[in-house]
Amino acid sequence: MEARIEVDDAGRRSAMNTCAEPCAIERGMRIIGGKWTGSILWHVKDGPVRFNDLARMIGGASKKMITERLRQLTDQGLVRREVLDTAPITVTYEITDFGRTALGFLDELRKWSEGLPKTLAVKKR
Amino acid sequence: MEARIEVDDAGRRSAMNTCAEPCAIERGMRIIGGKWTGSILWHVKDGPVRFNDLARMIGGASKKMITERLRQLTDQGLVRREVLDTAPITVTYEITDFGRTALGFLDELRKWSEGLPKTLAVKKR
DNA sequence: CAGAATCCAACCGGATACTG
DNA sequence: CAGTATCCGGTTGGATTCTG
Repeated sequence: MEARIEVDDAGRRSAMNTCAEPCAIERGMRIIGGKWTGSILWHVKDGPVRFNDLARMIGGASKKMITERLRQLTDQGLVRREVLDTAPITVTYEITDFGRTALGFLDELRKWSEGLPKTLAVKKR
Repeated sequence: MEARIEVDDAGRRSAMNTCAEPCAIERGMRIIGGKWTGSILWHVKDGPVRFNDLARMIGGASKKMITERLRQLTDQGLVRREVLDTAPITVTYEITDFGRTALGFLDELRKWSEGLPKTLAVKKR
């Protein structure tokens, strides 16, 4: 992103030096771009949700994935985990204020992809 | 995304049915969330860029990756490839109008992750 | 209920060498 | 220059089984 760019007379651009390794866009993607990460954050955005409910909501994702991504999200402070001392135990997940700062982007993305033609070739992953 | 949700008296939400498999957010991520995909689109957004320059700009990505992601992006119509009949051959890549529709949230993402604390644990991915 | 543990095939992606 | 081809170790993530 910080590469110094030159524009030649034909309008083409060339790099004079290298982009600082992980550009902001790339760094961001590593945080919320993981498989299911965005969906999970989206589903805990308006209130606490229980683990198994989340798993049901996301459907395509295995419990292993849900667990893994939730841990990431809580470690990073985007989601808060709460254990309720019921019997059997209840665990809920909810977005944090910090996590909320990512919702703008996610909503833009959501709107964008909802408007996409179904014919668009989507990579299997 | 379309799951019918119930809220109990404690404010917790539970799923009544399953989210249609690939939610919009997930679908979008599959298109633009691939490793280096966002960065590449970002770097061709204001003018044609040559292949090797792109490779230099992105730095961390191998030519193989650049090639692969560029093909995806052109296949999906987000980027236009142009071959100039020079010697040696010159190939440039440039964002299309359709690709431009993704810049909104990419910029959101960029701004978001630029404001992130460096201490944030980022998955190696 | 909310996970942890294990297994394993599939894919990903870097390195390297080669080509028109 | 702009890729392609091949190799190959590492990671991913689904399926399944087990646990407090």
